[in-house]
Amino acid sequence: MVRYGKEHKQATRQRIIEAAGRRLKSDGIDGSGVAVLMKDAGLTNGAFYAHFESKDDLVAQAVAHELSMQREHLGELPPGRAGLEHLVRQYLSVEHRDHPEDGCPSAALLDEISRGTDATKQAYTEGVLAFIDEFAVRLAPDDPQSALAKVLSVYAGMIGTLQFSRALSDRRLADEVLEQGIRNALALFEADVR
Amino acid sequence: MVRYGKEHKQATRQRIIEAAGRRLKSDGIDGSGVAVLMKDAGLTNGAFYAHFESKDDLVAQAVAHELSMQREHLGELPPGRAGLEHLVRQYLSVEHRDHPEDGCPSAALLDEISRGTDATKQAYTEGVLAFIDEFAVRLAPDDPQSALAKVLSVYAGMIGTLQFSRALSDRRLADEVLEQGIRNALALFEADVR
DNA sequence: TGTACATCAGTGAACGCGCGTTCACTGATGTAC
DNA sequence: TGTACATCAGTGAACGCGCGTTCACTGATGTAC
Repeated sequence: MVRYGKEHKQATRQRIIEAAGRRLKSDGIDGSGVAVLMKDAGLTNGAFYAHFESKDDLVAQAVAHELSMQREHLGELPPGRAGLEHLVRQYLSVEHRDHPEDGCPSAALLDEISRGTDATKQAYTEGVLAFIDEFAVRLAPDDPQSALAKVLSVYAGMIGTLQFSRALSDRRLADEVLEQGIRNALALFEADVR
Repeated sequence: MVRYGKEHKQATRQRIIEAAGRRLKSDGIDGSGVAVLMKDAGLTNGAFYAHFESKDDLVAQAVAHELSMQREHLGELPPGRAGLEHLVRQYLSVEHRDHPEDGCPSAALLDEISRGTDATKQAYTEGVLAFIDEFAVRLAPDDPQSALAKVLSVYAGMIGTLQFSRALSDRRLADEVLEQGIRNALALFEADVR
């Protein structure tokens, strides 16, 4: 009686969410229409509402998924201080700046998220906290809780640095901002601020 | 023969730009329609194209104007280190977070600007550099040039911190991010990173 | 084994709406005489 | 001093277009017999 198996529709839904993640990061939330999002997933616009309640619904799902991907990336890092430095250098790299579609959803979408629906903001908050928690555990396995506030704020700073570098039309200056940003982030992690 | 005097149209244009600055910061670039922007200035949509080439044109002008306002604000600060701390505390305040329409255009619009037209990005780059230059002169009157890179990157970090605080749906956490952000920014200014 | 059928993921045209932009017109203005 | 006029900032209706969303339909599927 069930012809496709429940995993088929689930897989399609997942495909839409993943494709949407890239498109949203590259063109923005308002800049990405439902028809384009569906075409990216190899479908037509009509099928959209069999999978999601609304565009806002998809946006919230995509934000959540993007953040869980960010979190999984943490697992690939070497442990301890070396991993930290690697992450900072990767985050504030020219590569990351020039390819928002492959990168951090915070840097690509943060001010659109603040103006978004409550559901999107909540998905963002939960996702980013899970990411930050994981980060804190990796940075300070002995006392992750006390590292949390610092990790949160340094991450916020890195988001701004990447965005800022993306917005500058002077490339040399944009590169310099990234380099100084790396030094700042590492210095903040080293220092016992407060 | 000239009935209104050239200052009349100029004043109207300025009024549109100023009203647009607030609206754009509050609703975003894509979120602010021409009709609304004109209504904010007490006009109807039809008059728009007597003042600007396009919506993109106005956006670039408004971004430039917003940044020059930011720059003028610097003049009101007490000189030296006290002024610096005042600025940081004001920038990363709950007040600023909760009223984007009165605040910094970078924090409100940065990732829409990165996706914007070249004219907008260039207006942003020029405006922000003028602001940062002024800031560096005030911070290190003896050697502003060497302070520039640091000021740039710390400013970028503060932008991210404010945006991040705006996007979090957990208010206590959002407040904590601001507080830690103030400590980070001040520590970075104190320290001789590099 | 072959065929009729119920299911439902996906199609694609259509909906009303608001967007950025255009344009024929209005009406308040200061000037000319 | 009063009136006819040229100017032009601003009006508001209309344009085509793409948006998010809806819906009648299609057609591939595995099942029942």
